[in-house]
Amino acid sequence: MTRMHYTRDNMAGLLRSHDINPTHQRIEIAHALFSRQEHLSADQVMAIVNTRHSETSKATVYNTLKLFLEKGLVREVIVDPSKVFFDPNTSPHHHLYEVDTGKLSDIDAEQVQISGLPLLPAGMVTEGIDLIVRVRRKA
Amino acid sequence: MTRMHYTRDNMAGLLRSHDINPTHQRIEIAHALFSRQEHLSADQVMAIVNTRHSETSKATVYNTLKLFLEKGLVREVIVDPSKVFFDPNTSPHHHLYEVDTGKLSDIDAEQVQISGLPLLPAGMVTEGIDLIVRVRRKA
DNA sequence: CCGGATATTAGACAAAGTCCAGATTGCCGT
DNA sequence: ACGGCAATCTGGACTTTGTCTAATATCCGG
Repeated sequence: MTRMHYTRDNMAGLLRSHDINPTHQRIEIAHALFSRQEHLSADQVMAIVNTRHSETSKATVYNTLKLFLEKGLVREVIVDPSKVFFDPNTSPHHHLYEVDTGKLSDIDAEQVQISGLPLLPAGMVTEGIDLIVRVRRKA
Repeated sequence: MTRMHYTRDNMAGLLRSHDINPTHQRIEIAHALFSRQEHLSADQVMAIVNTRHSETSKATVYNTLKLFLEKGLVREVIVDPSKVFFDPNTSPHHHLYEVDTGKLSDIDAEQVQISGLPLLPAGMVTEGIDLIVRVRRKA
């Protein structure tokens, strides 16, 4: 698979393919996430999208990120109690979290095996399995 | 192992054994957590401790929970972006989280095997591995 | 009983996120 | 082009979780 280049033009198609009406603001927000391929908080997205001059309101950023989440375009990563991160990588993977710095990186799920999980309570389905390795700089 | 009965009197010893000066408020907060053996948020602890009449301030509840955390008396569980849960069970275990209801339960770590985790970056130590199974009622 | 260290408190504050009512935009049929 | 409708965006007020601070209370050794 060739390295995808995430231009603003590509974003419109990506959004459409996820059943999202590609508006100007949505394209900018998607571009912020996908061109960086990083975990960003809502605040960070806000900052990126409004670097030049204020273009997108806080409400829109939050609404849009929630919409992306529902449509399966991004994933939510909950590692820091103070803010949620949004992850443009939706393929199965885990996370490594450096608690001092707040740095968050991916662990490919292919090489990790998890076994022995108990059966789910009746009528329940798994929505996702999050594995977070919390690390710290050695004393 | 016989079932431990968590009375307020026992709490003083438990606190002391974790190098925590057992004050009235700390005993009440520890009792709230350990007598229930449940995952509680700071808010819930506040509510429990102040049922009869206001006895413990918000600041003290937060300070005390943080102290318990540092001293290894409780664990922090981050599953819900809106609030942190405190877990009186510090033995290694994982969590099952029902996203609709917010119900959180334990998965014994003994029966679960995780293998294939990558090596840590140099100079890093693992602080903990959190495995969260997110489940939802079937549609 | 005094003095210092340790704890607790009320309330102001901060940050993340939600909500709402009004303004904008884009699009459809005519 | 035009009126109208639905979808979207907006600023700003609001809520909630959690932090901070300066003043007060408690505890303990001498």
